[in-house]
Amino acid sequence: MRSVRKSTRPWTSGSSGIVPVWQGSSAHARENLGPLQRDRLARVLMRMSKLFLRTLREDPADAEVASHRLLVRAGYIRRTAPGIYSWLPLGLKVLAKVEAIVREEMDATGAQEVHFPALLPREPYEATGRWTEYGPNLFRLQDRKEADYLLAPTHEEMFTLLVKDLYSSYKELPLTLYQIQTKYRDESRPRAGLIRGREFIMKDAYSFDIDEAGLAASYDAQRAAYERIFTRLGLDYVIVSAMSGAMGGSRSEEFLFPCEIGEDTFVRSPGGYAANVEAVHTPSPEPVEAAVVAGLPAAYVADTPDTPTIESLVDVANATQAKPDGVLWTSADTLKNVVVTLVSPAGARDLLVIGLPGDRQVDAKRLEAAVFPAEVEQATAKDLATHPELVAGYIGPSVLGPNGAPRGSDGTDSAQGAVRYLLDPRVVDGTAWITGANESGKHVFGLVAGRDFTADGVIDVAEVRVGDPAPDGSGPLELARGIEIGHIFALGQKFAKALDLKVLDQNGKAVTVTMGSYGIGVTRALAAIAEKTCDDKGLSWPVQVAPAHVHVLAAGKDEAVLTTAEGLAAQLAAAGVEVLYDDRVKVSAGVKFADAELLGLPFALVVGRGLADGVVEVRTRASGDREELAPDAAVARLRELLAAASA
RNA sequence: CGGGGUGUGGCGCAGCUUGGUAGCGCAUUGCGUUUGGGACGCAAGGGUCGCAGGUUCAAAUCCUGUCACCCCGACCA
Repeated sequence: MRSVRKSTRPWTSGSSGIVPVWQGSSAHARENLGPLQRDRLARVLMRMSKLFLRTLREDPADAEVASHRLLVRAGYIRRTAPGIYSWLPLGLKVLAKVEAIVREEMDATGAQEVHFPALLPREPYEATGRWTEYGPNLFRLQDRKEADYLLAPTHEEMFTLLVKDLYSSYKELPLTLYQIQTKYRDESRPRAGLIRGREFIMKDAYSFDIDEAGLAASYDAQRAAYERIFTRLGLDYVIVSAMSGAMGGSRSEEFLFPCEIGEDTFVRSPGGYAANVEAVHTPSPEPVEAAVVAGLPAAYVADTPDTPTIESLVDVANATQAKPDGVLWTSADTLKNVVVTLVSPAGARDLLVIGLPGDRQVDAKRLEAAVFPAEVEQATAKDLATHPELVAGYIGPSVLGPNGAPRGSDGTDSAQGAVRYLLDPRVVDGTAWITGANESGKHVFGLVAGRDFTADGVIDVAEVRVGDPAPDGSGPLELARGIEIGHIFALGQKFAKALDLKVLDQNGKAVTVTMGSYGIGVTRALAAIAEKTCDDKGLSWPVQVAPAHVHVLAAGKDEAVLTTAEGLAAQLAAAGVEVLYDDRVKVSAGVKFADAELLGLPFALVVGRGLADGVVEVRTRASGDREELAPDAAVARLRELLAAASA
């Protein structure tokens, strides 16, 4: 959000992004410093006694996942409304550092930063159809004149229009623009704290090229930048093929952080193929040889009373029909025909029947992705009534797709024709099936695909299972879950066409610009880092995004302890190390230790009882390592550890 | 949208079955004692018990309605 950026920017130079919290008993020390030193110190020393922070001893009742629980407990964020969070000083520092890394890498690709409003008028989104296409997930509102506005869920339209406003020649391309902006989506069920919110911060970038080759280059540049960004953030990622879905376009990949609590399921093969489960391409088996097909027995209809389900059908088949090879029938021998209703964006309802092996379910997500922009609904009794040839529980191919006689040819029926019929890729020509005979209580046995029936095409929407063959032929697929932290799209011309973004080419001819769009969930990535690095004691930030580098603890009330801690904190700050100094006097050592572990700065410097023996302690949060050393050696040692951790 | 659950000081919860005018822990304030692993004593502040209606002499508690939130699923760049 703008206010976030504004509040940090004056103090942001390079990647530090530190807000001043220089107050308290040592303020007088400032007076002896020059302006440059003063500024530098102000950026790197925070006092716990003055910090706006309250840590919670108990987990908040509404938080389930670790990142959510700990970010709230450690006083980094507060819930404001469902899926909407406020940022407190420490959280804001982490956010600023994550943003700074994203910004640096975007700038390094030559992308230029701009900033749009989050509150936008309806018209541009009307032009691209997204005012309606986005559905209830779009936050809509009206001004006092009852004009429609929206809180932007993403900004393709605005970037496209801005470029249209100002550019008109191929000479000015390629161009990539980006922003770091608050986005709004009215999720029906926000969850997991920052991971799925209704307000979140996203970096969105858009490339503008004259042709496909240019787009490919821009896409690759962004893809490479994403790899650098997530590496710098310390996040593992898997790049998976994705469906472009609502965004349209050709090529699309997601960056997933593999994680149990992730909401995206993806597959991996031993050979390196990776895809979102929605985008998995199921390889078709080889067609059965003609000679083999020729030898197959003719199909025949048999009575199978009371077999509305695949399970009951298999039981009856085994009881009444011998399988040619003598083995028992299984659900995989059946061809299940599932009826769904597709609703087009214009509202037209059409039935679709999907034929797939009886041991497979239709995966709703894959189906949605495959038929986009149509919506999938369960077929209602009214829908089914438009096609009386469909007998629930006994639907078979002979009345479907190209096999079904077009209805209405005699003028008595206005229906268009046979119900569209699409087959799972596993149902290749020459395979034989038990399937519905379109008559209650009857199934047909040995119906051969290609010989006895055909379909309108193939649809790859069956559930994907662990162990399914990978499309790259390298072996069985494995399934895993992940958090989507980035998504890149080769959009093509969808938005440029809708909004008429054209430039003149070398020949003075107007050509439509080709676009890409590239998003990173900034707040979601922050949560993913927390999720990955935390433990049962609290957060544990990597140096590059930690709110500060070293947590200095004064663990004792002796004058010597306080003076030494104070002095070391100041020395560290002067050496450019960002310090959080726990100078609270009435707080016991145990509380300070627990808070330090909860807050999760990468290193702690403990000044306490060891001081009597001439030592202080340096702790590494992530590993739990502790070492004792002379106070004089502490600053150098910490700088060494920081350098090693930043490398 | 379907299923489950919860609304009681800032946070976490008990009390509700069996109605009698609100309690515990943490946090906060003051004083004192403590100080290397979430201390102790004494004192103090803070709550229209989600909201509305009803039953009753009396409602956090019973009844009706309603709203909100959380979790699982569905859905979702």
